Order: sequence, then C-alpha cells, then structure tokens
Amino acid sequence: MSLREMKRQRTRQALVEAAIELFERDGYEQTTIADIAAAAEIGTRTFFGYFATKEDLLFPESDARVAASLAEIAARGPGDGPVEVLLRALHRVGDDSDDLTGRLAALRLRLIQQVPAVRGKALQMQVAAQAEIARHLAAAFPDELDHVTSAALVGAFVGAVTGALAALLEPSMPQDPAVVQREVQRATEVALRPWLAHDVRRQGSRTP
Amino acid sequence: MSLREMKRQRTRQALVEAAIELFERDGYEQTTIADIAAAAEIGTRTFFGYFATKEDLLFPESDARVAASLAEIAARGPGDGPVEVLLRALHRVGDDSDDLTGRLAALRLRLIQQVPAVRGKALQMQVAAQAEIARHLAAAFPDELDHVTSAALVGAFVGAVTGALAALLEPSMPQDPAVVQREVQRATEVALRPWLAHDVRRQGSRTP
DNA sequence: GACGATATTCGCACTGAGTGCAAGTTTGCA
DNA sequence: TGCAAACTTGCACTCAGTGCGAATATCGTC
Repeated sequence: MSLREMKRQRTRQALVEAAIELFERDGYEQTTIADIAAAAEIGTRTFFGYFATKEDLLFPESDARVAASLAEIAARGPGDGPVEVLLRALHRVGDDSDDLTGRLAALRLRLIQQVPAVRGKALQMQVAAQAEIARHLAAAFPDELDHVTSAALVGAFVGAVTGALAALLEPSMPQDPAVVQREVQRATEVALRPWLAHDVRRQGSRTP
Repeated sequence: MSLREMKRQRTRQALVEAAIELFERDGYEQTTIADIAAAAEIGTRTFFGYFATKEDLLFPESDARVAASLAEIAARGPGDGPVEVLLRALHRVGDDSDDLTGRLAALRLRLIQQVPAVRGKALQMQVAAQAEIARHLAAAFPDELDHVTSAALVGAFVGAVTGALAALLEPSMPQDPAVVQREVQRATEVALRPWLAHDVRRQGSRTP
C-alpha cells in the first residue's frame, strides 16, 4: 500500500473517530462539519474529499458488509436452498462484529431513531443492499428464483426482521440488550418458519 | 369551514400544483423553494408555514392514506383473521385512487428513484406507516398477535411488495404498467402464501 | 360594526451543508 | 531529478431551513 493510501486511510479514520467523539459529546445536529474537520486537523473543504455528506460518517464500512454478504452467497454449498443461503447472507450483513468496541454501532442505532437525516440514509443503504443481495441470490438459483421473486423474498425477510426490531426498540419497550437479541432471533424465526415449509419455486405466472 | 381554512387549503393546493409544474419542467434539484413560492404567489418565508421541507410537497396527503388504512383495520368483520385484514389495509394504503390525474403519483415515483432526498423521505414515511399499522393490527388481534410478531408480519408483507416493485421498476425492466401491476400482485401472493398456511399465533417464547 | 385575541404573512439576517474553481503542495514513478 | 497525477485548501457561492419581529388579516364577541 502506497504512502498516499496509508495517509488517506489514517485521515479517514481520524474523521470517523472525531465525529463519534463530537456526536456523543455535543449531539449530531449541534456538531458541524467544520467542527469535525477541525478536530481531525484538516480543512473544511477537504472533508468532502472523504465523505460526501455528514451522515456518511456513520456508515464508514458498509461496502465491506454487503460484500461479505454477497461472498456468503457465492460460497454456497451444493445442497443449499435459497432460503438457507439467504439467511446466512443476511446474518453476515447484520452481524455486528462491527467497528472498534461497537461504539459506532450503538451511536448509529441511537441516531437512526432520533435524527431523520440519519434514518433516511440508513434506510436507503438498506434498500440498496437488499437489491444487491436479491440480484445475486436470483443469479445463484436461476432455476428456483426469478428476479422479482428473489426481491420479494429478500424484502420479506429483511422487512420482518427490521419491523420486529423497530417494535422492540420503541421507547416504551424494555431495551435490555439481551432481550432485544432474543426477540430479534424470535422474529427472524417467525419470518422464516413459513418459508421453510414451502418451496419458493415460482408457480404459475411467467417471469417478465 | 372558516375563511381562513379555505384560503389555507387553496394556498396549499397552489403550492403543490406549482411544485409539480416546476419539478416536471425544470427538474427537482433545479427548482428552488423560492421558485415554488413565487409561482404560488406567496413569500419564500411563508412556504415553511405550509410544508416543512421541499420533499414534503410530494407527499401532501399521506396522513389520509394511513388513516384510511387504519380505518380498514377497525372495520374488520368478526370472521376475519389478521392476514386478511392486513391485506385489505395495505391495499388501502397503496391504493392510487390518488391525486388529480395521478400526475403527482407518477412524478413522485420517478423522483423516488432518482433523487436521494426524496427516496429517503418516502422510506421514512413508509416505515412510520408500517409501525402505525402494526400497532393497530396487534391491538385488533390481541389473542393472535403480540406487538413484535405484528411488526414482523407487516414488515414481511410490505418488504415483499416493495422489493418486488423495486425489482420491477429497475431501468432494465419492461415498465409496462399492466405487467407491473400483475407482477406486484404475484409478489404479494408470494409473500402471503406461506403465512396463510400457518397460523400466526405466537409459539413458544413470551411477549416482553 | 367596532374590538381585542389569535393566526398568518413576510422581510431580514443568520447558520450550515454542499459545490466549483483555481492555486499551491505532496506523492508516485520513470 | 523532474514531471504528472493526486491531494489540500481557501474563497466565493447557492440553497435549505430557522428565529425574530412588525404588519396584516381573520375570528368571535359585545
């Protein structure tokens, strides 16, 4: 790796860390990009060479997560069906073997609930990831899934899990991390169970 | 209705119409709020008394749609199960007995695909509507559904349909409205079929 | 029909995100 | 060493959105 790239990575990392610090200390909206750039010791203008928007600071390695998920699809075994593969792929993308100490993950989750701009960004990334996964899944099972069915399948799974998660994270709910994890697990199973019993093969109408 | 309210409605309508006109003619990003306000013959500052953001212009009556959906849940018959009621409720919310001539609906759909800010807003509204519907559905079937399961169920349906829709609207796809409608119908069935075979009753773990 | 309470309008000044440009600096590579 | 490409940064700019305060319109009441 070249000197240039190393410096770039270091600056990028410094920006993320500075942002986490400031968001936690002063709040997201109260922190300006100028503040973050100053804390990372670069010019305000230079910030935009690293991140296109303020929200992007909260999703610094999303590409890698999606890529891991796609790799999981590519690495399927010969006996696997679409649903099993999808489950493993989604497990990958949601996996929070996340960033250092998961501090970012916690902050992100809080800001998604509180700041509309962050929520919007998160949802867009989720939809984009879904589409990508659906595309690859359909390609991996050309005989079982057409593109539309694949997108519907992925959407149903992700929708079920995020719906359950949203319900669990509502302010009126217990919020105990262990409970949340257990309930999400249960929600996944709720979403999953009916699909396992049926095969997903297209029935009836034609692929356009 | 008071004179005040009538004027207010008229101005609001004028803003939406002016916005549609300008968005179609010049593009969303090229049109400034000042342009829209001027076209509707009000001061720029006054605009924000009607809509909080530029995106909101594209979703002028979303509350009514969600309300109609909730009403559909409230109006369930004694023999209805959660899934049937949910299907009818969602049909309501997606129903495009929309605005005058559906011009807005078409524009909106295009901008959702093209403009990140609009997509973000649309997704946020969808999530909010989902949550509301899930809440009411759970309340309507206290014996069959806990809150988390209800949210998962609604999420699975909406996710399946929007996933399919996204796949169908991809630029490489045919785009024939009749085909789109038929395929969305099919996607709904794909999402629906497994749920109908099983009952949705909670099995095993407890509601938190 | 006059009057005070309440809403609405809107100009002004301001903050903060994000862009385009152009000049200066650093790094990669031959 | 020296040139090309990439990176940094300041400056000026546009636009969304907010806070404030004064002027104006509407409402309900007497």
